[in-house]
Amino acid sequence: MPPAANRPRPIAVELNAVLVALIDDEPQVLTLEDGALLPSGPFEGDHPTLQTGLRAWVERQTHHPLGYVEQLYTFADRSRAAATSGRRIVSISYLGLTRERVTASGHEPGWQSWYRYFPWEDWRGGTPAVLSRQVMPRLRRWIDAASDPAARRSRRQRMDINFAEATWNEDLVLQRYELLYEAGLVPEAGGRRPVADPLPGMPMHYDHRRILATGIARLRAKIKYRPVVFELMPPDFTLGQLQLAVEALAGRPLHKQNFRRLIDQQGLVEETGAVSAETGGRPAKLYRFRREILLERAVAGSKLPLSRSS
Amino acid sequence: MPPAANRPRPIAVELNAVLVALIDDEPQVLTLEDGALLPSGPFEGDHPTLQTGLRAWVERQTHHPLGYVEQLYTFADRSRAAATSGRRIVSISYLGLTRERVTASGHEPGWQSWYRYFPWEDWRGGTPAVLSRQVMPRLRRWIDAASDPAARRSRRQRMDINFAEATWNEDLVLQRYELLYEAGLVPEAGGRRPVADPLPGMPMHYDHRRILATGIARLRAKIKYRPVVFELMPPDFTLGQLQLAVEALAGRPLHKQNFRRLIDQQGLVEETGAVSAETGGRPAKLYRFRREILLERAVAGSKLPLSRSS
DNA sequence: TCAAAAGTGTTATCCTTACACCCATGT
DNA sequence: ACATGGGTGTAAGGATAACACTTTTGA
Repeated sequence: MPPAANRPRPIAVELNAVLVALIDDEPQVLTLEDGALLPSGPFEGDHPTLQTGLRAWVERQTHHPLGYVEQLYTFADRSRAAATSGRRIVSISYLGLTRERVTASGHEPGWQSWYRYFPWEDWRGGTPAVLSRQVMPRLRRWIDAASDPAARRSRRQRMDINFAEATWNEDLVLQRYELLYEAGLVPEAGGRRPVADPLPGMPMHYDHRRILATGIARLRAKIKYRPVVFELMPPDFTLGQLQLAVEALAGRPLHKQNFRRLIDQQGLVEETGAVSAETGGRPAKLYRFRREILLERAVAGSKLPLSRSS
Repeated sequence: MPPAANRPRPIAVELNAVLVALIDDEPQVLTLEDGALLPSGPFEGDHPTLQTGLRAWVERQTHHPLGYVEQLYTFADRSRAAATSGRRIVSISYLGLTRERVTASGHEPGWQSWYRYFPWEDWRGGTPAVLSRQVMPRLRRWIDAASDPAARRSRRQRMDINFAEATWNEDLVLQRYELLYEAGLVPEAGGRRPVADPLPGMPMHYDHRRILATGIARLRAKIKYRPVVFELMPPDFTLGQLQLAVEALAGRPLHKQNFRRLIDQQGLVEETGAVSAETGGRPAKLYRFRREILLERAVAGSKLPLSRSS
């Protein structure tokens, strides 16, 4: 039917932003209310597109230029309505990347490492302790608590796919969070009454931690085939710094030699000519991103060379 | 700020669906108004989630069970508002897959091959004539029409990335449509006054052809790493039929032997034991999709083995 | 007997992973 | 001198793309 025929009824629309920056080689997100909320606000109907509305609004709130922007997902679950006095809300969430490489000692208030919310996602120092000590045992208990053998088998398989060490896939951030939610192991799963003894990992209000998980998952998948890491880097950088950045996002260590080879084989960067004599050891060549690559190829990203354990 | 503090203002929300079925080995989408519109309607606020709302509404409209469903994108461009008497509209679009393998001679009214809208996307019979005869020459003229050399170079590079025969990437459906739109070669680009001598390929009202392009692009990308083709197949099928289905979606021919190998190496299907004696030639074994695979592996799709030209 | 589609086996090539090693600087 | 990170070369393994060929049916 043509849209003019049955006119949609009014519903409130809000925007949410997962705003990411690399600060001190740590992936950080901009939060409010002591880390319990993502920045969010009403969609102003007077912008030509959603993107420009989002952009204007974020830049007004944060005073930072916003680099890459991408839509994440639109939620309209009834649970949100309940939490906000009954009015139905459609919330459109965005991922935004910004350059905010502050090396100052104290973090700016509002920026939080995303691993505070998902400690089991950080494999840069090997298997995270919280995973083997807490997550896995609790999941196993959840499996055993299933009513019938079929349900138990299904739960076990889902755990294996998403959490097995041997086949860990860093892109499954959202699926893992949703599984933990379903298993009742995160505080947000409780609704009114609190969850008894929840897992480590800071909760957020409403469904904001789910939105954050969506953003992280999307970004982790994206860096593999599009050169978005560079939106988070300073203009000049060493290959070592670039590797640290990718490792921070992907949450796992990379194989140094192969990482370097992949980067320059793909022609993603070019030498500036200068060198940086910073952290101990031999001075490193400085590179910059070759923006032309965006016009040269349809796909080009920082493939992730594996690295066994640490 | 907490959502409760600055309450969003009401805006109309509508749903759009790109509903895909394989009919006579042709990828078809459900349309209204003689193919000029995608099915769309208001978002009913009384469903627990957007997905269930969409599902209920599509099944009511089409009387077909809806298989796989996935959100595509949320648009809220002002251009839409103008087209619908000034009220701001947020439109949330979905991709839906349904099983509708009608081998009847005449097509059901409402189902249209998606290549009617994007004839340059069908490479199953080699390079499409419309591409070399019409699209490329017109794009070249558009390049030459650029004001300065820099703009010309930029246009040329975008054409090369998206349309070059040698490096044709079937996933770039949306980018290609947007480039043609920008170049003023499709009727929708005109606004009030009609575009002079537009390219072949049926236009749609509003931004529905863009939404369709988004859906096709998403589906083409998805079949490579998730086994969604099977949502479009009958319960039992031959490997030949499966290949035809994938070719129809991807819009290009595949290498037979390698396709077969990939499918069973991945354990996506199992023999039913029966054979089908249909189209001339040796009878083919029948297979069915192994649903268990969804629980066994995080990624599993029908990789696309290339095939040089025809 | 031949066309047409099903189905099997093998090879060349490229990309990923891994390992071994040298280089340049500060302490 | 040695610790630290930068930087290079090369070999093993696996996956993809391509080729050649056999099998089983209907006309």
